[in-house]
Amino acid sequence: MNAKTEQKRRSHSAILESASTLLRQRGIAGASVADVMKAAGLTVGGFYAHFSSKKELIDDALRRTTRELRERLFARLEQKPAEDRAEVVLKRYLSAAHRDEIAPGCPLPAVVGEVGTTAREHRDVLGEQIDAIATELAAHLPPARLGVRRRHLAVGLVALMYGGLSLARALRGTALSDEVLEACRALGRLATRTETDA
Amino acid sequence: MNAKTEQKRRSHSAILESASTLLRQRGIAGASVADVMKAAGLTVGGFYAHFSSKKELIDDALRRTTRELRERLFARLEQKPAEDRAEVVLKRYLSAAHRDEIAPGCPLPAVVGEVGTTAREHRDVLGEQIDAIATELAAHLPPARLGVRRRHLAVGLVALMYGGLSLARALRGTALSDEVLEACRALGRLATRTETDA
DNA sequence: TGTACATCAGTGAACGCGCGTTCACTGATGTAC
DNA sequence: TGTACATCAGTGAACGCGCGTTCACTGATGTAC
Repeated sequence: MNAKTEQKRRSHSAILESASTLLRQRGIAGASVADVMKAAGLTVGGFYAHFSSKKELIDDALRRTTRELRERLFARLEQKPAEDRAEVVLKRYLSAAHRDEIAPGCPLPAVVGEVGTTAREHRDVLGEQIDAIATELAAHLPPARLGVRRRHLAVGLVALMYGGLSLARALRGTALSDEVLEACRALGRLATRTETDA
Repeated sequence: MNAKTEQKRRSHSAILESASTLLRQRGIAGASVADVMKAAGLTVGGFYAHFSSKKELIDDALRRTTRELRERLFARLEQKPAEDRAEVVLKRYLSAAHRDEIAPGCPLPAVVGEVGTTAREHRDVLGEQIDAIATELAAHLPPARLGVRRRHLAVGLVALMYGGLSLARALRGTALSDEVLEACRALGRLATRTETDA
């Protein structure tokens, strides 16, 4: 691979990385092409040599950030007892640290609302990513709990985690923000603990 | 009250109503002042005779739409047995009808993400409205469930409802959208039913 | 009651700004002889 | 190895557009005599 090709590969990667950061911090509309390029150390005009449109960039950044989230969320779980794993995931996701350290964290709070309103074109990629999180979480749940199957339990917990983190981030700096995180962890525990633990 | 004053009152009300609709459909940035005025049958220039800024309009629309939501959500609950009321609220909120008929529905999916990223100035009003929903919901819950107090239960359920509806709206038209609603209803049931119902 | 003036809700064009995207150009790297 | 040309990653200005906000103006309503 010659120096020119290598340089382009590095630039592409830098653009995707700065887009991933800005997407989580400011959402889709807030991550402007000019700002993304500037944060990558480039100028706006060069963007279309790397991505065919902003939509493609955002889709790629969504895939990348969701993959990173899953790696962090489910890391080293084999060291924990099987029955504690769901609770560990909930605790990691619904933590004050995850609320405040946005850069390497979950992209969903910054994008789901926009996809539901003004950015419908990202619906399918978003759906794939949410499904991937739920599927990986399901693998750490019991087959069923009080008649609710593993898959439904996982999808419901993803909604609870996303909802709690979104509210907590929107309310950052208020007492209610901490309360939301704590309440969602408690609700998640209620839904994942087996009866005998109660 | 003379005809001029009455006319202005009607216009103010029409602006607030069209803002409430557009806010829920398109979010804060998507509800532009020009579009709101057009939907109210007026032109853009007259806006600042009614509101001091777009921020004030959005705050008022947020208060209004949340009040409407609470009225719908908690209506006629006294006709239901006390132990079923929380489940009725969950069912109303996490319904396909509420997902699809956005105009009179919950504004949170359209605004929470933006408040967390690019519209921080609405944080306090949003917090008040979320607190109001949780407080009203708490009144329909048992004092505690498996060691989780009423207030935490209510806050967690609000996060679950908001999270589920947001995801369902973002994924509208896909199978996962329906699955999310169903899974969240099931998870909510798990958290609100007393042990003996299991 | 009729006339002259004051008020003010609403109009529509303009402001400065940022958006996604395009494009002629630059200059370092790569290739051919 | 040295020179001449080709390639192409990246630059920076420009495009048409929509944003929130301002402002001189219009014309119907209200008030005073």
